[in-house]
Amino acid sequence: MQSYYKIKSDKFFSLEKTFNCGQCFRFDEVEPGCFRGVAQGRLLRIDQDTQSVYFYCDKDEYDEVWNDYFDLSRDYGKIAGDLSQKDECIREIMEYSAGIRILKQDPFEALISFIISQNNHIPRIKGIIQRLCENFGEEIRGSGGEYKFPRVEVLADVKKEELSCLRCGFRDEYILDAIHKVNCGEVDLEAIRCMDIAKAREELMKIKGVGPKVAECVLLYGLNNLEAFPMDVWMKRAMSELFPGRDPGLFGKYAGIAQQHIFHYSRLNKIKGNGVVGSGRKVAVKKVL
DNA sequence: GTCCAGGATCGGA
DNA sequence: TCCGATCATGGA
Repeated sequence: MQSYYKIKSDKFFSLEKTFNCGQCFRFDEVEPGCFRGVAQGRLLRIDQDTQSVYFYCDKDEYDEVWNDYFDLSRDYGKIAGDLSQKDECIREIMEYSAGIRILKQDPFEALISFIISQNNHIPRIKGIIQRLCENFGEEIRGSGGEYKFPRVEVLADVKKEELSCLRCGFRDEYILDAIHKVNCGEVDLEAIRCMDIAKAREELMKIKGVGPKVAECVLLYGLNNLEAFPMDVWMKRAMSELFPGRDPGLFGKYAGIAQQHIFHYSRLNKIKGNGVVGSGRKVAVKKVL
């Protein structure tokens, strides 16, 4: 049995919510409370029970890699408290969805993943990314057939025909444009990390197939810009239903964290917008089992 | 068999 | 500037 490094479980770190809120595509629940996936070029198994979270790695790896990947040095309790001051509805949602953390994913991986995500289902997104990794990524030593997400340099000379194995449909040209512009430096992801958010959006949308939604996802999930606020159909419904007349500015510099909690809430509660569920923000946050 | 997906692009009003 | 058709694929 492989050894683990464990930390204390608390309400602001839920593996189930963190992995199943649509921000990442390479972790799967292999049995209840037990997850396995690839990130940061490594294979990780991670389990959680009421007492602890178990990272199946040594303490050095936890300190160097996973503490940062799961953003565990940030005080999500304090952020939830600050957001709760702004509005009663967001207070209830932060409580309901507590446990989500914004993962610090690789920016290039996030870029390609969310290009693939457009007009697509999550199970199929996962399949396409899996095929991308198996066909172009490096195998992780001793993993028994797990592959890293391919680096941009490796993909630089890939031709359109070679992407047919992904079966990603019309997105192949978008992927090729992203590879090209990142590889040649026309779009510099690390430089974008330091830009103000308006300029960062503009830079990302130079890539064909990257519109407002995908750009926002890359900023939030790949560049840890917590002000980014991906606005998809679910979030549009949720905003009109729960925060009528308001915009993401309501949530300030941690809008992205609020967004992820609202998204999780609205999907589990099937918020339809336009009063289909309840009749506006007077409706209390609905609980589901 | 039909619907639709964490959208973006394109062309025509 | 706005709006709808279209894009390729396959899970539900």
